[in-house]
Amino acid sequence: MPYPGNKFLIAVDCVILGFDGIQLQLLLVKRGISPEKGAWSLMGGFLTENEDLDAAAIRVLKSLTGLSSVYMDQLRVYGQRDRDSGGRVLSSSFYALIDSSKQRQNLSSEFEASWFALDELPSLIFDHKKMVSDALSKLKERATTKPIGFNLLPKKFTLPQLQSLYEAIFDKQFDKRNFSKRLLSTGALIKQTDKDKSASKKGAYFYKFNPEIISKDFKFL
Amino acid sequence: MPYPGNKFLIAVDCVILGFDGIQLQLLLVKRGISPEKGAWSLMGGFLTENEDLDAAAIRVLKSLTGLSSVYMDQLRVYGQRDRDSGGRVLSSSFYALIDSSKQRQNLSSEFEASWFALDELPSLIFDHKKMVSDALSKLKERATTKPIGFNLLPKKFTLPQLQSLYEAIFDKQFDKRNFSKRLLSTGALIKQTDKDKSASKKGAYFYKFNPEIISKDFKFL
DNA sequence: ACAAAAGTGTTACACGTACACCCATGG
DNA sequence: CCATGGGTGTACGTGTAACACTTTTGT
Repeated sequence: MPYPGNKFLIAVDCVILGFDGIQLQLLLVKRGISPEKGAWSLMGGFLTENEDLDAAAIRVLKSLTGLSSVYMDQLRVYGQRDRDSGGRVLSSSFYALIDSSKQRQNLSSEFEASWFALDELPSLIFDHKKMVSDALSKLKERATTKPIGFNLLPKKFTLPQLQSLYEAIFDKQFDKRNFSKRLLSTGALIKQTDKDKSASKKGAYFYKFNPEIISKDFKFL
Repeated sequence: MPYPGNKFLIAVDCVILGFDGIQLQLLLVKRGISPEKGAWSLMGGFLTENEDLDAAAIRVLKSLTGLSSVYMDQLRVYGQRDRDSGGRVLSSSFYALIDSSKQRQNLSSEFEASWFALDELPSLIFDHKKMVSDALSKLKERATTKPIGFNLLPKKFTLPQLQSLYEAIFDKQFDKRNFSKRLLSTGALIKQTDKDKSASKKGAYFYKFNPEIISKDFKFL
C-alpha cells in the first residue's frame, strides 16, 4: 500500500571546493542539458530509484573527478517551486573538499569543467550561487571546530601553507606567530623531519595531521 | 521537455521544540497511517505539487498547532533508501521553536499530540530520533549566536527564566552572576519596571528582547 | 522571624593579540 | 653577501570563571 502524494525529481548538486596552495577554488561545469545549456553550473545529477541520497552525491563527484574517498557532507535541500526553470526539481546540495593541486589534471573530459577562484566566479544557473555561499558559510563554521586542512591539503604540508588556507577560508590575515602557537597547541600536527624547499631558501618543515585528532573537536578562533 | 529521471515522495517532518519555563519539550503525534500506525512520530506531511518546501513545513506546523508565525528553519534532508519502511520517501526536516506554555491548549485534536520532556522521549518511528538529535545540535549552535529566547519565551520574561532556558538547551548549570552579566552586556535585553512575583516573594524583574538586536549576531559562550 | 528566590562585585587565571628580531639558504 | 621566506618569545589587555553575601517579601 504505497503512500498517496505527488512525486518529484531530486537533484544533487556538489559544491566542490579546492585549495591550490594560494586560493580557494570552486569546480564548475558547463551545463549539458536545456534549459541554460552551456552555462556554468555546479556539478550535479539526478537521484535514481535504488540509490541513497549520499550515494548519488558520491557518484556525481566521482564521475567528474574520479575521486571516491573525499570529505563530503550534505548542506540542505532547496525546494522553491520555481528554482529550476526547466521544471519542478528539488535539489540537495553537498559540499566536498579536495586538494585541488593534486586533482587538477584528472578531471573527466566528458564535462567541460574548470576551477574558478572564489572572487572570480562566473554567473551560475538557478540558485547555485546561493548554494555556494551557503557552502562557504559552512566551511568557515567547520574550520573553527575541525582540522579542515586534512581534507584540503596534501598529506604533508607546511605551516605557511596551512596558514594560507585559513587565510583563504576566512578571507583575513593572521599573525604567523600566533597562528603557529594556536595550531601547534591543539596537538593536531606532527612535525616531520624533512622540509619543503620549493617556496624558500631556508625551507619550511613539513607537518602531518595527527590522525587521532581528526575526529575530535578542536577550536580555532 | 521535462527532465528524465525517477521521482520521489517528499515528506516534511517538524521537530517542534517548546519550553515551559522548566524544561525543553518536544511535540509528538500518534502516527495516523500505516505502517507504524499509532506509534509516536514527528508531525509530518507530504509536499504537494504546487508548494514551496518551506510552505509545506509551515502548513504542517499550522495544521497541528494553529500557529503561523513561528521561527522555523530547515535542517537537512534524509534520503536513505530504507529510511521509511512504507516505501521510498525522502524527508526534509524542519525545526520550530515555540513558547509551549502559551500553546499547550491549542493543539488540533485531529492528531493525538503530546509534549514530551527531552529526557523522556518514547521511541520514534524511522529515523525521527536522528532528526531530533540533529535538531538539538542545531539549537545549541543557534543559541550561541542568536537571542534564541525570543522564540521560546513569552514576550516578557525574567532573567531566571532565561537562565533556565539556556540551562535546558545546554544541559548545564550556569552561575547566575556571570549569566546576567553576559546577557545584559549584549544589549539584547530591555528591563521592564514590573516584576514577576509568581516564582518568589521578592519578585524578578521582567525583561523584553530588544527588537533591534534580534536579527544581529551576538555571542553566548 | 524565617524561608526562598533575586540581585549584585571582585579577584584570579587563561587566552587572544600585538609586536620585532634572528636564522638558514640559494643565488 | 644579500634577499627571501621561516621560525621563535614576551608583554599586555580582554574576557571568562569562580566565588558569598545582602535584599525583598509572603507566610
